[in-house]
Amino acid sequence: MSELAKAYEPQAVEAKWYAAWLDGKCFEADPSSAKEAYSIVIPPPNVTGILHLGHVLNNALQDILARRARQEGKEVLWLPGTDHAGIATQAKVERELREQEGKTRRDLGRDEFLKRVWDFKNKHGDIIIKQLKRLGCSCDWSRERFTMDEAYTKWVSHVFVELFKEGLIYRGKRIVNWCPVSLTALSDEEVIMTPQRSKLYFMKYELADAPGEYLEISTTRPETLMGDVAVAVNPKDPRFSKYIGRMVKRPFPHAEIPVIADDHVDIEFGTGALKITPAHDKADFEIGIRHHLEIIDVLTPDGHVNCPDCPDLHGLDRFIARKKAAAKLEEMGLLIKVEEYENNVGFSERAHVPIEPRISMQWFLKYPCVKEAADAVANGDIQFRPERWAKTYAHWMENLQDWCISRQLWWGHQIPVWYHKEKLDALKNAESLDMSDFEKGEIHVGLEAPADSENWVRDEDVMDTWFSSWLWPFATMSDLGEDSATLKKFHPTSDLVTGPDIIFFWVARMIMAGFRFAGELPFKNVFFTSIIRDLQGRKMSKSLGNSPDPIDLMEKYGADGLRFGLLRIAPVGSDLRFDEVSVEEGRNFANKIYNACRFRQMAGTELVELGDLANYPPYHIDIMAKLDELAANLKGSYAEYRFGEIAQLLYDFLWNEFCGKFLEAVKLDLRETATVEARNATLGTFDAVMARFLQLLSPYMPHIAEELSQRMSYVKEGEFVMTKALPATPLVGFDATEARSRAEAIYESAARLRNLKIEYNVATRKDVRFVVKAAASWLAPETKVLALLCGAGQIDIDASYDAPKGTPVSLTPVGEIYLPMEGLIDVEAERIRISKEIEKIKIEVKKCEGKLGNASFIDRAPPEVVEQEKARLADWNAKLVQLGEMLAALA
RNA sequence: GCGCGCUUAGCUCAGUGGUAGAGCACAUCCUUCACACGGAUGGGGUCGCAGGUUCGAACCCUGCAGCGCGCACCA
Repeated sequence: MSELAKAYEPQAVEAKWYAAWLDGKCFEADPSSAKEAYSIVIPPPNVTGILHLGHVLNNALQDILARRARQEGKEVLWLPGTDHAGIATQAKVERELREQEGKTRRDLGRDEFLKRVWDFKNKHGDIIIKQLKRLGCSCDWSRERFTMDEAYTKWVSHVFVELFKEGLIYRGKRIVNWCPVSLTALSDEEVIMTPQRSKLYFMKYELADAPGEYLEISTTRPETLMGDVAVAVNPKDPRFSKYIGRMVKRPFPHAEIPVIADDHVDIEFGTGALKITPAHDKADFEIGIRHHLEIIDVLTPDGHVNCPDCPDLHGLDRFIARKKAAAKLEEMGLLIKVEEYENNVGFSERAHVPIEPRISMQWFLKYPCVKEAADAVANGDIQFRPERWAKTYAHWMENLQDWCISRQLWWGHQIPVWYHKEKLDALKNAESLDMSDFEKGEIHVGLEAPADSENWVRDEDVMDTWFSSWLWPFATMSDLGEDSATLKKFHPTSDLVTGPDIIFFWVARMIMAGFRFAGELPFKNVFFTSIIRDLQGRKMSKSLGNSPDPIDLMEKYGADGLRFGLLRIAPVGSDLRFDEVSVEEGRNFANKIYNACRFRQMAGTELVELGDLANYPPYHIDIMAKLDELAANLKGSYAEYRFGEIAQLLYDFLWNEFCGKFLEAVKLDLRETATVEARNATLGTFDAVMARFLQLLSPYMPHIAEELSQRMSYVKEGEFVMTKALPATPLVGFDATEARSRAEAIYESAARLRNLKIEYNVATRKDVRFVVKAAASWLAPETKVLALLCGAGQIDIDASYDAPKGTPVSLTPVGEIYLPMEGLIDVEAERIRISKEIEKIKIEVKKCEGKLGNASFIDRAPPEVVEQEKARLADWNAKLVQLGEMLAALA
C-alpha cells in the first residue's frame, strides 16, 4: 500500500486513471475474443453540441452497464460517435457567418459553405467527446464514428438507393411542414404542437347571386384569405344546405369561389363554414384534392405574403399581414367579431417558430419491415424498460405516415439522385417520381454519379439527419459490403440507453432499419432514461438558465460525485428532479470511502490476508456476510436495471453498516494495545471487505474505486480493478446467523445506552459505568466493544446486581442494563420514563391482541403470519412484565 | 377527444397484501486521534379524495380531483 494524502482530490485522480485506462487499452473491444459479447452503441450526440445533464445521466448509465459487463467477464464494445445534426449545425454556422461576415450561405455557394461547416466541425466537434471522457465514459474510442464519415455516408446512400428500387422511396408534391426560418421541410416528428392564445376571426362573404346576403365564416388565419378557393360546409348541416353549389365573393383579391360540401367540416365549430386554402393547410389541401380545387400559394418560403394583387399586403410578414388583413376586412364591413381563442399551433423544433404548411416537392419514404419491427417489441424480443413505452411505440407503428426525408439544406447527406440535363425542367416539376421514371433512364439513382456526369445534375436536397441515424447500430460496426467481424460479434447490441423523447425519431426507425438492412433486430433491451427537470419541475433549457453545466459540477464535486449523485436519485419510470445537493452527497460519499481507507492505513500499510474465520469476532463475520448480501442484491438490481437502488445499496452498506457499525466496533482492535491476532483479523476483514466493495462500486464511481484499489494494493501491479472479474465465491461460506445476531444485539444495545445517556444528560461523559444484569454467556468478551460504541468508561456484568431505587435502566437485547448515578438518582424521573415506554408498548400489544382476537384473521391468514403475530405479542408482553416490575420496584 | 404516468415526512424519492422507510432539510448536543464532505439524539406522515375486494390495503379494483406527458386535420 502507499500512503494516502489527507484530502481526496477527485480532479487530479480522475484524470490520472482515465489516462491509465486508455494506456492499458481497457476500453477496446476484441471481436475475436471467445468471451460472451456485450455491446452498446452510444446515442450519438450532436457533433457541435455540449454536454448537458441529460447526456450525463444517459452516458453514465451506459458506462455503468459497460463496466459491469466487463466485471462479469464479457467482451464489451461501447461504440461512440457523433451525429452531424443537419439543421442545428448548419444554423450555427450560418449564424456565425451572418454575425462575423454579414454573409448568407448563398453568398458563399454550396462548396465553400460546406467547407466552412467542416472547419466548424473540426474545430468544435470534439468538445462533447472530451466532456464524455471527463465523465469517465469507457467507450472504445478507437472505433469512434461520425454520421458523415465516408464509409457511413456510403451506407446512407446505399439505403436510399435500395429503398428507392424497392419502391418505398418516391418524390412527390405534397403539403409538408415548412420551417420559414430554416427554409426547409420537416418531418411530422419535428413539429411541436404548442397551445397558443390566438384570435378567431368571424367574417362574412357575400353571395354572388344574392347581394346583401352573406355567409359567415370563422378563421384563425385571415392572412391566407387570398389563397381561398372555396368555402366548405358540412353536407348534413341544414343551415347551409341552400348555399351548396352557389358562389360567394372573396373580398381580396376579388373573386368568386364556390360553396362546397365536405364531411370534414365540424358543424359545431365556429360558424360551421370553413374557408378552404389548399396551399396553406393540410386539411384544406386534402379537401382541395377531393373537389379538384385550384391551389393558390400566397406565401413566400420565409413566411411573407406573396400576392401582388393585394399591394397593401404583399411582402408583409405573415403575422403582420394577419392583423392587416383583419383590419381590411373591418374596413370593408366584412368583419363580424374577433374572439380570444386557444388553439394548438405547430412549432419548428429547431427554430422555435410556427411552421407553415406548404406545398412542395419532397422525397418520402414508406417504412420498411413495419410488421417485423412492431412484432419484435410486442412479443418481447425487444424489451422496453419501463415496459409502458411499448404501448406508445405500438400506437405510433400502427399509425405510420410516410416520412418526409428531404431537407432543403446543404449540410447533410445529399440525395443520391441525378437528373438528366435535357429532361431537367420536366423532371423538376413532375408531380411525382418513382421507379418507373428511373426505368425510363431519365433519372439516375446510385452510389456514384453516372459515368457521363457532365450530362447530369444532382438533386440539391440532403436527407433528414435521422435518415442516417436510423442505421447507427450496424453502420457503425461495418463498412458497406464488408463482412465485418465486429458486426458478427457485437450485433445485435445488448442494451440501448436513450430518452423516451426520441422513441419515434430514432428507436422505432432503428428497429425497422435493423430488420431491413442487418437482417435482425438492432438491440435486445431498450432502457428509457428519466427526463431531467429542475426543482420546479421545468425542463432544463438554455433559455431558462436552469441547466447546470456538468463540467462545473465535476470541477466542484468530481465526476464520480456527479455520476453517483445523479444516479442515486434517478427514479425507475418517471422524471427526475435535479438538485445539486444530491451531487454534493455523491462527493461526500467518495470522501467517506476515502477516509475509511485512511483510517485503515493508520494501523499499517501492509495488506493483510484473512485467517480462519472460525476465530473471528461477530462484527467481522457480520460485515463480511453483509458484503456478500450486498453483492447478491446488486446482482438482482442490475438484472432489473434498478440503477437508483444499486446506488442506494452501495451507499447504505458503506456508510451505515461498514463505517457506522463495523469500523466503530473494531476500533479497539487497531489500537496499540490490541493483540496481533485481533489486529490482523480486523485488518484482514477490512481489506477483504473493502476490496470487494470497491469492485462493486467501480461501475458507479470508477475513478475513486480505481484509486483506492491501487493505493491499498487490492489489485496487483499492472492490474486494474475496472477490468477485474467479480469474485465467484462469497466471503462467508458458512451459516453466519449466530454471529450476525450477536453483532446486531451489541449494536442495538449500544444505541439504547446512548439514548439513556442523552436522557440523563450524560451524553458527553465517557466515564459512565453501566451494569448488565442477567447477561447472555457470550457477552463478557464483548463488553469492551459495547462500552466503546456507547461511550462508556466501563461495563460490568453482574447477574445479582441490586440497583438502588430509581437507577436508570434500559431493556436491551443483551439484558437489563443499569446506569448507576450516584447523587443523580431521581426516582420520579425514572418512573415517568418507564411509564412512557410502557404506554408505547401497550399500544403495540393492543394492536397485536386486536389482530389475534379476530377469528377471521386466525382462520384465513396464512399460519406463518399468525405465528409471527403471536411471537410479536409474546415479545411485547415479556417486556411489559419486565418494565412493570421495574416500575413496581420504584414505588 | 384518446392514451400514458404521477400524487407517501418541509424537499427529492423508495416501498406490488401482514409492525409506514431513506437521503437531505430541521431541532438539540458533540471541534472524541478516518471523515464537520463528520458523529449522537430527536421531532415530523389519518400514504390525493370517495367507494369496493380482503381476516387485513400505501399496495388490488372502480370512480373523482389535481399535476405532467404523449398522440389527434376542429378551421
